[in-house]
Amino acid sequence: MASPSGIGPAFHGSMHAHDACIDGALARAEEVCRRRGARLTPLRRRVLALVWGSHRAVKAYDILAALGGGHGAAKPPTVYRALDFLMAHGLIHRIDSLNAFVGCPRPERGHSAQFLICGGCGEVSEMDAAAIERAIADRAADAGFALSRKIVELHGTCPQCTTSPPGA
Amino acid sequence: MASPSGIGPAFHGSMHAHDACIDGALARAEEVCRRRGARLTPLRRRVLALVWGSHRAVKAYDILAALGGGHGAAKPPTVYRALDFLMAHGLIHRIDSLNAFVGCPRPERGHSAQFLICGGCGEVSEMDAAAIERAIADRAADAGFALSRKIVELHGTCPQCTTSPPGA
DNA sequence: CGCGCGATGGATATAACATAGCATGCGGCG
DNA sequence: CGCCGCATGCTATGTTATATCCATCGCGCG
Repeated sequence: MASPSGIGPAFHGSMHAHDACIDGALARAEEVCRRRGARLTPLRRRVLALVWGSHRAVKAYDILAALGGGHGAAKPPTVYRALDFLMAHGLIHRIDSLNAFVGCPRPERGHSAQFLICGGCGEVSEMDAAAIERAIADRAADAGFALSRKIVELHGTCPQCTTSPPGA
Repeated sequence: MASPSGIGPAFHGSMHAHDACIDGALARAEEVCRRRGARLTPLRRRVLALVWGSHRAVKAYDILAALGGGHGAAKPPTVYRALDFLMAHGLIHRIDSLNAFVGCPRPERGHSAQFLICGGCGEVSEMDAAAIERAIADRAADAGFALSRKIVELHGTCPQCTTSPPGA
């Protein structure tokens, strides 16, 4: 499953050598962890690579299966712990509306993000739009509400799928 | 667990006669269903009332328990079907980041909303902020992305809990 | 009346998602 | 060595959601 090729790439960039995305993400993760004194162990590295296996959101149990959930292999807590670590260090994001996880393209920055989620190809694109952030901050301030976590998940159809739907 | 009273009200309004909220919500729901020819059956009405039992987001299995999940009573599909109906008619919203449901204060309007979710008292407040909507629409348009569902769930602390935390 | 039909919801089972609690192994350090 | 802290593994369980099938009810109609 999760065949590395074959799925129409889309949206964040079209045809691309996806290995470069994975390698780049791993390199950035190494760097982030090195600076913080956090340990990017082989397991965590492997889970991160699996999350980066596509530009879609990946489910915890798919990662589990990819690790070899069958006979002598990983159990749910293993995967969730690795995911928790990666989230704690900003290397991945959780997409609550999908119960799934996606790699963060800019883990260096402690940013809060908005996600565009294509219902056609499943691809997730991360934005950091100042205008959205500002509008949210303003309205929260109006309400006297102290923000901690801002979840913005926008479902719809990406440009590629609008022009050439995957199903046809 | 889910004691019907006793929790400090907050945020959307302070001390209030909550029965009036429930009654009002039920009346609005009757009206909405009447206009559409949808049937607000006793079960659906009961589930709606339970969702409106507080201004917090309510979990499906808490509703199940309140219906009498014990011996001769409701099963999960019963509750989820009722919740699906209520969502389809805009009478409640699902809060994805909580896996829970909250009553919609203005079911007449086919609005898309933003939610302020207090981590102190658990209360959820619904907004419909044009500035946020606009910023999101603009940025999606920039990306050539056709929006369908917009999820904005803002976690933090409400004014009441900021001034007098519930734990103390 | 007796029939078919669609809507509703009950029953059983299972799938999908997530965490608790405890055991093990390994490396650093006094 | 003895201890500690961290990462991982294991068993078990808790929580959330859906699939499938079937019983029932109200209703229109011949």
